[in-house]
Amino acid sequence: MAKFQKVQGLELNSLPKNMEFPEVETRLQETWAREKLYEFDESSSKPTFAIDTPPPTVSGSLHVGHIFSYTQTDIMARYQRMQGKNVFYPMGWDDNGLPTERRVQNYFHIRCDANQPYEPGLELEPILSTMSEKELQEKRLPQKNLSRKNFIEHCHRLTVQDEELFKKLWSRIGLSVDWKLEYATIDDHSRKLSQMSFLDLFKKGHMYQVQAPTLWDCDFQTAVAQAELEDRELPGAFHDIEFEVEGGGNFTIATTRPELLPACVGVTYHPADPRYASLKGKRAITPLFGAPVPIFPSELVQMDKGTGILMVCTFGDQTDVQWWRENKLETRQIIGKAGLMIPVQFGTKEFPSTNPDFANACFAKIQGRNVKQSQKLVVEMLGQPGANGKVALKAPPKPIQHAVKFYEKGDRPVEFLITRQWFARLLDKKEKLLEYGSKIKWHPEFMEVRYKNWTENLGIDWCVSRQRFFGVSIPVWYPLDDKGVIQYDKPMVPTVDQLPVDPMSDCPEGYTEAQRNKPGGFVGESDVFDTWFTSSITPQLGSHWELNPARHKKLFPMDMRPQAHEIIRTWAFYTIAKAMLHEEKIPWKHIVISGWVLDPDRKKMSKSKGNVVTPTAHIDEFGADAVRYWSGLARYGSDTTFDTGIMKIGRRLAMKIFNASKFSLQSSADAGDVTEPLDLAFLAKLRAQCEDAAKAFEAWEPASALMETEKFFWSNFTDSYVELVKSRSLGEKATDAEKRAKASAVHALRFGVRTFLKLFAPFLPYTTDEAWRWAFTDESASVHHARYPSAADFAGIECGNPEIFDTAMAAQAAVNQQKTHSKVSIARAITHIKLKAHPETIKNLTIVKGDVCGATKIEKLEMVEDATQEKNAFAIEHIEYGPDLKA
RNA sequence: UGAAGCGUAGCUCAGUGGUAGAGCAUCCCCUUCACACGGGGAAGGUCGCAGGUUCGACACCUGUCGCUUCAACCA
Repeated sequence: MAKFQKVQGLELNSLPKNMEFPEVETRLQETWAREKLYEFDESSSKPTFAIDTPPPTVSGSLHVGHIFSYTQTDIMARYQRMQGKNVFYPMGWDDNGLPTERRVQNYFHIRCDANQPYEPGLELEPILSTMSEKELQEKRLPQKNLSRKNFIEHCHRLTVQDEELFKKLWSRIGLSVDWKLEYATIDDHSRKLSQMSFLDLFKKGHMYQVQAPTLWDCDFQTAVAQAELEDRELPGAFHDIEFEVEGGGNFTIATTRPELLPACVGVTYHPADPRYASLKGKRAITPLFGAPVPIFPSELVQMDKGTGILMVCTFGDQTDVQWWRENKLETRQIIGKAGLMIPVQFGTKEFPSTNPDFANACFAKIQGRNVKQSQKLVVEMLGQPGANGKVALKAPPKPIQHAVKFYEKGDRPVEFLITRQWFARLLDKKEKLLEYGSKIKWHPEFMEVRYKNWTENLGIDWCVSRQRFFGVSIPVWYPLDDKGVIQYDKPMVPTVDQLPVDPMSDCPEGYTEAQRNKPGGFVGESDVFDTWFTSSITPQLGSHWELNPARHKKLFPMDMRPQAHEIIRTWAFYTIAKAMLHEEKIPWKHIVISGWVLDPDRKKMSKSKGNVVTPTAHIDEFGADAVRYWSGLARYGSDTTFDTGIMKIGRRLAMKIFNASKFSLQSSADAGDVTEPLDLAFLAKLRAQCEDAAKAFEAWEPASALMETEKFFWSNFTDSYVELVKSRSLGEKATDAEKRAKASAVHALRFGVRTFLKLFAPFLPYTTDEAWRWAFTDESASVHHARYPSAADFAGIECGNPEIFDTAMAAQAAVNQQKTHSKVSIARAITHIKLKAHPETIKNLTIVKGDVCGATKIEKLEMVEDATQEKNAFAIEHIEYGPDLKA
């Protein structure tokens, strides 16, 4: 009976008439912080529930999508806490990487220039505070160039500011994160562990460095990974271009990238294609540039596409890279890192030509131009007679719509450039990656196919180096030989205790700073890691990995990874890969994929579309609990329409909980033993509801726990039970029997409220804790530390027959319906009513007759048995109303 | 081109091999002693379409259409 305590009533007048959301939210936030409600206890032996919270990119803009998915995670965290778990719920900030750099560049109107000297103490004012973005664009002010160090300092300044904004929002929406576990992906701890991760993979032979064709973004001037690419449909055109064959003859290739003609290193066709079989082993001569290139067959060619024969360039796309590699073709790189045509000389060994003067004259026209301009110029030239006097362009370009690969944050298509990059070897581990993926429980299950799809189709190892500034340094130095040539094949790495290091300012062991960049000395690696290299160890950032083995053991693998579905191929994939490579473990037991928030037109909300809804106004309008309600109703993985209508309902629910609590706790009565049949029947139904709700949570379906609980609360409790026992539970009672019956109702009402507050606590933490603290602190100071309701709470109570309750509800509804039909007030007394019903229903109704009559103001109830009636159906044979008191 | 999810009332969404569900919106009624930020009621659907399995299908199977997404193709 311990849990089934009787509580004292309250003075109703001492409570506010309605829930004042802003006041309660502010007050409880302070209370929770003061009581350290959500702190993880590292020394506790309780079972843990560890959450690998997504560190949001601190971009300075907040939108409802943030609230939506983070609230869903918080709901699970609160449930687990109420199950007695030691919840590990950190918050990190992803402030390392390109998005941050870009925001800092715009915010201060600066750019990083590694050649600038450091200016100590430089603190620029944000440019946008003095002029609008439009003004800034119109004035075309030059960006200020900052040294790498000054630039990074400004990144830190802005991220700290942006993080405060997020923190405020998280607190408002009631996330129960432990702020002592706050981290940033750029802080020393994260940098240290990222570099440790590199060292571990390096030692295990999973990291390699290579000078090879790599995906390159010309705007950001950095390498990017396959996972960061996206397709965009663009207009393009097929150009039919005639090549001559050495020793006579010709053929026509089709290409969408004529500007790469100077970079042509081969021609290929399908081996089964009779049209071109005779070309095998011959060489073709490119138009304009006169380069002799080998002609070879390849299964990869589609006969029915274009003309069935095509030119291979270094490099137009990934297939070019494959042909280049497999056929050991020459390398003719013409596009530079900035996306402009670099100077090349025809008539050399590298760029052979049958007519160097003509070739160089042609190339001179495009040198220094970008890809788009070059394409136009090359097409123009192809339309003129070439060195052989013939026009190579055989037909006007045929426009097509085709998918082009872009870096997801870039504005120009990616190019393949030969650069030196660090890679993590993953292609040879696909099967194991798939196996590890299937050891994890995916919610919803079907999301695993996205992981499978991606893993199976992986085509390039993970390029982890980025030519950027605000990131975690790759902890490597390279020796310089006597002539000052960098020995890339002899990388020097630090020891773990030296970490974190910045190779651009720290020295490798055995060298002095004076030897930097000197022959016989060393150079530091200037590249930083892909941000995912750090994000992929968020579980280890929390568990501290090898820095604290006991803590790591306690927390790793974590229990839950919440995340969005568009980053399954990046964040989820890389995290699984890292845990596998480091420790042959899965990083978490469950991965929960949240859906997107769609605007009312069912489009994904995104900053670029400009349809983003800012969350704070809605919290102001409906209250945090109401916004949480909207998030809590959405099932994992399903996209959800932004709908303030749902928030309105959430607010109404919160209000109802508040008022029902107030009513049930009013001071006019003391609680006694629950003895009345209706009360016992209600408790039986409530017990079943508690079990169902917990079952839904355990099945990772919190939305259905909320839906079911709400439905039950509304229909069985406030609309029925409360009304049925209202007259019995209020007022002075004369006889002992009446007093006992009253005390029974009062107790059941209060126990009901206690239970509902716990059931709703994960979803509506403010309203429930506010009401909880009026009366139930005997159980725990906060509802958020109470145990989630279970059948155990009902131990010692002989719960009644739930059918009795259903009969009472049905009778109440039938009478109300009749009153409404007769257009009389629900409060109108009924002097005499004759009900016809099934004998069993009559039997049940007899048991709860007093309560039903009390709720419906029946003075004289007559019951007639009729076996033809369905159970719990009532036919009203006769009804007489009392006088209309209003009249 | 392949795969996945979705398609149920005007809207947002539940749902189960056995008579179609909720809330919102609409309409009507009721100022009732926790709550008018309330209460009671009514109306509203061939469950995308077509076949099949079954005594019975909104549910299971096959096909098909539409929307969304993921992936492949990218010469």
